[in-house]
Amino acid sequence: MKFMCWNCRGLGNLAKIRELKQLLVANNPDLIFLSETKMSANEFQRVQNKCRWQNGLTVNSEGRSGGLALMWRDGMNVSIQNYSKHHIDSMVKLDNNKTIRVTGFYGHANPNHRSSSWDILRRVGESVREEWVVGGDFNAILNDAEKEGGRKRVRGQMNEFKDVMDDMALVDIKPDSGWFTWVNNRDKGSLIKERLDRFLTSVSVVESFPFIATKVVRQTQSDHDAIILDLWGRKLKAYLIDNRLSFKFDVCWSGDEKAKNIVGRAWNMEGTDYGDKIERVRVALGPWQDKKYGKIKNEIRKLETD
DNA sequence: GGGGTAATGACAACGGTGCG
DNA sequence: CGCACCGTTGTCATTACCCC
Repeated sequence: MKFMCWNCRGLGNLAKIRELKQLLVANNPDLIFLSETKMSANEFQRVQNKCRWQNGLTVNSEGRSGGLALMWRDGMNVSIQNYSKHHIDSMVKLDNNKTIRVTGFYGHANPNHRSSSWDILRRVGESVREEWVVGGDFNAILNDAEKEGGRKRVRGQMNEFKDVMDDMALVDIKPDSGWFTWVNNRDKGSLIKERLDRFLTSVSVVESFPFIATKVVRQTQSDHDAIILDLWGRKLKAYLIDNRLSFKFDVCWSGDEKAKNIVGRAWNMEGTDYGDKIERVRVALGPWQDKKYGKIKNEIRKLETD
């Protein structure tokens, strides 16, 4: 399952919608949480039509401030649990019939009101019994390493964030690529970068999904980058996992002159990428070994019955 | 209590956004 | 384009806190 979050800062102009569509096509998420849509549910319907993503729940903006949306692709089994101006909470049924809690979160931009959005997160957390993934724009950082340039963040606010994570037993999933997710786009002297968007999960998620991966996806139309979480991000491709499809070298082949030639030819073709070379050997050797040794089990059985 | 530092709140300036 | 609106930033004055 892939879960994407993006603080888009308005989806009223065409360039933004185009970027959203691109985001959906290029990253293929199952769910996407948008914050600061700056529009009503009615207006957002137009965005959904343009993207051809009709499933979802929208929270109206207040004037031109805020506005949330959680959308999911056709075929996903998603049920909304609860929502507010600062979060959308949902239950997602995975293919293996397992249910996980997926919450999109948008921390209050005004530091004076931020604790009220932490309260929302706490309230959701108290009702969570299953594995839990929270993603979005938290408008908060955990330490000084998550901010570059400008003034240092107040320690009290960072501690507040840490306390919520501790109380809810949430862990921060570090991205595999990218770090800062927000940039103020000013000149060099006053350029500020911060890591405001992230995914938090309950500890059990990390245990149940050892291949979990997140990354930052660069955007040009918003000062926030998008982030994406993939529960199976680091898992190898299916053909390398499925025993029926996997390719293993058998030592007895090395005594065969033909095999030696096949390997030599495939390996010495142009290109220096070892992944490619190994793949070429697999493709070349596969049919040969199947022809020569594929029926060996049948032959053994035949000889045994004779 | 004194002296220094850190945090807080109010404020204006600025730039981005949607809309007509 | 201008307008209304919103969020961000740094400044400044005030308050809270800590160590001695």
